[in-house]
Amino acid sequence: MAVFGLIDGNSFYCAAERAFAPELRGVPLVVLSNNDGCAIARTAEAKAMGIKMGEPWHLAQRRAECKAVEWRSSNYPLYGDMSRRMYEVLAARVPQVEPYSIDEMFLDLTGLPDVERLCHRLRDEVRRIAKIPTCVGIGPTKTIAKLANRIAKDDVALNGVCDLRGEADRTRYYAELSISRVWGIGSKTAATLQNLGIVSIADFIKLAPEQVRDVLTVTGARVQAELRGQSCLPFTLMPPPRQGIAVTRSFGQMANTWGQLREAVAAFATRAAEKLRAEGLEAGHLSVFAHTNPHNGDPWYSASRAAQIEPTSDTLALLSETMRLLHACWRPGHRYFKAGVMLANLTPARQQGQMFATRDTVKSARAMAALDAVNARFGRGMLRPAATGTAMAWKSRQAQHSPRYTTRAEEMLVATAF
DNA sequence: TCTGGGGTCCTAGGACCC
DNA sequence: TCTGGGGTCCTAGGACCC
Repeated sequence: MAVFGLIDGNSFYCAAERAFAPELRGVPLVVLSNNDGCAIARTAEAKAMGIKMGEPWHLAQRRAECKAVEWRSSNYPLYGDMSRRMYEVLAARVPQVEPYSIDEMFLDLTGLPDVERLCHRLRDEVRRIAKIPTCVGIGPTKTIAKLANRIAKDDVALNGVCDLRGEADRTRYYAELSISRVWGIGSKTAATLQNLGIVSIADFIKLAPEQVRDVLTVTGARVQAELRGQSCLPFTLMPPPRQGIAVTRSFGQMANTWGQLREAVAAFATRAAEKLRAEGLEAGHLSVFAHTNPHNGDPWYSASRAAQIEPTSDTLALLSETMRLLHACWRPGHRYFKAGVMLANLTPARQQGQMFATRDTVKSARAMAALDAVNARFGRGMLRPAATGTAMAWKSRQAQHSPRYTTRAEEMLVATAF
């Protein structure tokens, strides 16, 4: 029988901030989304003060009890690096680790002796070496391991590890727990099920599989099979190649003019092209969108345009197509609040020197390699297309950004954690 | 004037996840 | 004054073809 583990960092972004800032330990702390907009990670102390996931920070801050809460702007290079450290601790100790998200990894524990004790040990070592507190769920399927992980987070008496390999344990929890706690069941699906009188996990697994398929399609049927202990989501060593690259932002200041919107979206296209090249890919489909603020009472306007393109990773080629599409979206008189560029139909980049490579594609590859080399050496954005401008009024607000302790030598002031 | 069924490809949109 | 930024998968429906 397969045995899956799921290890998940507790308040991961907050833990990463705390790893290098001892003064943040034991105090309520939140990490905010890109524009310092919403709380996206909260420590236990902050949760106890009633701060909700995704809550607009400017609203929370009005409450008297939240005045004392420490907060940080999000620092993704730091979190990515902490995630890598967590992975390395695990990969050295179990045969197979499958990263699922920045703070979660599935472990293949099949055939290993004394799994529960092993998981306690892994948890201790991730905390000691990578400075990340975690919880671990164990089960015969990924969905059950995810559920066990949630139970371990909620019940401190379990000491961070919950083992749901035993059918009797599952039966007990299934009767108590709402179906909405299950991975893959969101609010809409939970509401649909509630209308059918299905509330607990126990109710759900009793349904006939054909009925589940009718109501919730194949994805719902898969969730049910997994909860019944039948594994449908295998352990994957190589993550499937990614299908799309998106660079989207809400703006620090509204874009009112064509020039402002153009500069922002040009910068997004430039960044998207960099990501594409960093992964050795080319894009055959490009889409662009822009819209106004749905929250502030402005008239709602939203437009998008998409096009198939000759596969490329050339910044200038992507930029000119992006500008053409953006211009078709543009209507004067609106205050644009958010925009983005999305690349799809990703394929491995064709090698230069290939049979059909034209002089132009060779020239483009050389120019892009030089561009990337300069930016790697002197910092992102050192060399960039003129269309991205110099004003950068669209840039997000990030008022309390912690230093990039682990990835920028000049910002590595005092690394207390390692 | 009567009048088909089945396949593919593409896109938009919904739902979910972290 | 201030409300995230990525991703995935699935389905329905239209266009087109034979």
